[in-house]
Amino acid sequence: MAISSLMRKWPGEIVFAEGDAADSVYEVVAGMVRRFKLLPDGRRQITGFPTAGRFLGLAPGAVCTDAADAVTEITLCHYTRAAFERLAGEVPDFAQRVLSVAALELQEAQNQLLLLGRKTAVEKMASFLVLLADRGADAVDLPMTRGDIADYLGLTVETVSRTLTELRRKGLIALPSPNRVELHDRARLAALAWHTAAESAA
Amino acid sequence: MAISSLMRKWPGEIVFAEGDAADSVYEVVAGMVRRFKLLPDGRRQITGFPTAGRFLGLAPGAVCTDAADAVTEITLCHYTRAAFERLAGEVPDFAQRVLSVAALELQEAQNQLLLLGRKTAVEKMASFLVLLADRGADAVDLPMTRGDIADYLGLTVETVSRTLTELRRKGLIALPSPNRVELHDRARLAALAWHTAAESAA
DNA sequence: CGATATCTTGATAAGCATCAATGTGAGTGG
DNA sequence: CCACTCACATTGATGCTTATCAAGATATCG
Repeated sequence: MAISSLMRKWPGEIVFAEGDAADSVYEVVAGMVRRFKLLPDGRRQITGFPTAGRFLGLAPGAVCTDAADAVTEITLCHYTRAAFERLAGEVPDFAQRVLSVAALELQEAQNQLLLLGRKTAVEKMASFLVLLADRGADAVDLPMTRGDIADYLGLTVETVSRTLTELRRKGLIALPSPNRVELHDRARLAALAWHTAAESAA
Repeated sequence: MAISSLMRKWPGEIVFAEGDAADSVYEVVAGMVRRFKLLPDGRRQITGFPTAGRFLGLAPGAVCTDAADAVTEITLCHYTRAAFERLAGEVPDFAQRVLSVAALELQEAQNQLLLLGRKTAVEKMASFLVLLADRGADAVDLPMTRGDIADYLGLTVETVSRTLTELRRKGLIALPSPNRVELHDRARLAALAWHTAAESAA
């Protein structure tokens, strides 16, 4: 039997849901995934948009404590939990890579805690754009909806929209289409993401 | 040369600061640590209160991206990064334990993201108390200050204080001293932590 | 027992959510 | 090919939750 198998999923398709048996581990091969947690009344917090190289389903318990679905078309490498743990136990290099990805995710999670707990709407938005741009060039794709961005940054759709408009009016970005952002002033954007002062004139 | 060495620190003593060389890994042996990140203007987000069994300094880069100091008197087991990585590479059981602690911390971080991004002040406070109580009995110690709690929950000192008062007036808790909380109605507290509806009458 | 940090309580204000309407683009069927 | 539809995005008006500012109460420690 093969150790792992590839699978493909379409936008919106579910990978796993909260409460599912945690008997699988996935590695993202291509595309963007949306991971989230829900409250009983429907409030949602998106915990990340993992892309190639990230693992899903490392959770230590017997059930998944969050959910994952596809933002774009995605390709996943699927392991049974048993196979994954055997691999990690027998191949130190693999174990090391998993640990190093996990440590990286922990660090990113801490950055996100700072963002959610202590940053303003503008700072959140600027941080998000700078983060996405690190993954690429001066023009960034937003494959997710405004609602997704809101649920990632702890805001509402309306505030996300207003904040993007504000950044556009200040000349920091352009929005050729709702799903594409051009960063026109990376430095000021980065400053907004970490500072609070400066900026005021339009 | 020994693989690791024990060290002790007093309340307020720093373990490492943001920007320090990331050449050490610590395991908490006893006491409570405070981990946090800062913004340039002084805003602080506490990312956790690790206790016995947790690791500090797993960050993948060359420098620490957060800071840690002692809440209570603490005992730490110190490894050089090199020794730690050798250990993880050569002893699968150790590597597995590290990975499993890391996965647990990731899961806790996701819960905290949900808390910071989507919960109200009362829900945050109730979640915090229920979380602490899981580590112990029906009476819980709060070795940290109100300011620490505020910076952990993304609130202000005043809101933390008011929210505790509100929970006390509703009969859910008692505060025999500022650093001690008795949970009088675990069920309603847990309900508050996850739901939003219910509750209204005092 | 007095000094000082911490905590609590009160009054006001700001930032963001909510409610409501309009605008825009992609896909569909006539 | 074009009108229709529906999801998504933007903009505006208002209100609520929580921050901020300010004062007083309590606890801790030398």
